[in-house]
Amino acid sequence: MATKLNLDKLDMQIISEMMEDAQISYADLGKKLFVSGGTIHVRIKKLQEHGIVKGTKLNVDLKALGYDITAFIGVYLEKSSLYDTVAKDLQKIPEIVRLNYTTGNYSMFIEVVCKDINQLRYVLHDALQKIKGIERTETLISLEESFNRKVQVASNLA
Amino acid sequence: MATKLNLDKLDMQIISEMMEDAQISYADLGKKLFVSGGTIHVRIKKLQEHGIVKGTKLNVDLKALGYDITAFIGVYLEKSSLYDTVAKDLQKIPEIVRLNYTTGNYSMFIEVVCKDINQLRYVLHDALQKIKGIERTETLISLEESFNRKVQVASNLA
DNA sequence: ATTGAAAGAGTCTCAGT
DNA sequence: ACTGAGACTCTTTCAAT
Repeated sequence: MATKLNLDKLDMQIISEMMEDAQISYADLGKKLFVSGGTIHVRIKKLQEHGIVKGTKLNVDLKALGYDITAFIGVYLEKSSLYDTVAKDLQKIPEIVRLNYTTGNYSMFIEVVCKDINQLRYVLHDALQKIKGIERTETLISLEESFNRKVQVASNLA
Repeated sequence: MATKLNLDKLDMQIISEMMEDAQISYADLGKKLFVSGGTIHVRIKKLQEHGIVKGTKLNVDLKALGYDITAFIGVYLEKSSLYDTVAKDLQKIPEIVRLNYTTGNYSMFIEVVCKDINQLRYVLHDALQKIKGIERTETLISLEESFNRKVQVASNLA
């Protein structure tokens, strides 16, 4: 997959543009970056072959779908050696969308997306309580997401 | 944008499939869901018109691009009324990809993506220190991302 | 609302530079 | 490595159901 690869300015510009909008046609993107559509095509193919570009995902308005609540939960483990088994159990809870193993205050840090407070309460009081090895948890409910943007990769010139 | 809309099982299935892979052709997706490509097209158009589907984004392997470090930073504000001005200042720091206003331990919670520890140190010791109104911060460095998946919307049948 | 077919647009390949 | 044109595939529209 990941042979080492030199990415030039054009590669980075393509990635940067398509991280925002992956539907733009090669011809249009070529115009924007002053090359032909064929060149865009070759570059994207190269990026895909090297595993840098892994595909495209639909950008969905979760609030419009009724998923109003995002919460972050810091997890304290009884022993840090329990990480792997607890991680497996957490993965079974569908409301948990992300799990990170972290340094600092918590042993692990999870993100939860729910339709309402009842569903969040269920996750916190039922689903998580059933998992062995969790000492306690600390919940941060997001009242507002001020921004959520892509990594700014465009500053790289090579 | 968001007239109230009834989404049926087919709509949810389309969303669910395309959240994973937005490149699938309407014909192929139609086969998978036992309808014609034309029907897929009509549904997606409806979802776009109602703002539920907002477009597609490139799925990029950030590690392959050299962005190895994800960190979460809990921010304590001197006064919670400072939220808006601090939020504006944080948005100017390109390494910060996400900002949430939260209940619980911290006033605000941010996610940072960096290429190396030096860049993270710069964000923590220089960029953040310059911002007025932040009392202190607490950093969680992600050692491993166990999973990061989409919201599981497919259980909805209507 | 869904379908199938025709028209239009985009992707992909390749020979030439 | 980039280009432009031809072949191919996908999207989009639309008349019929």
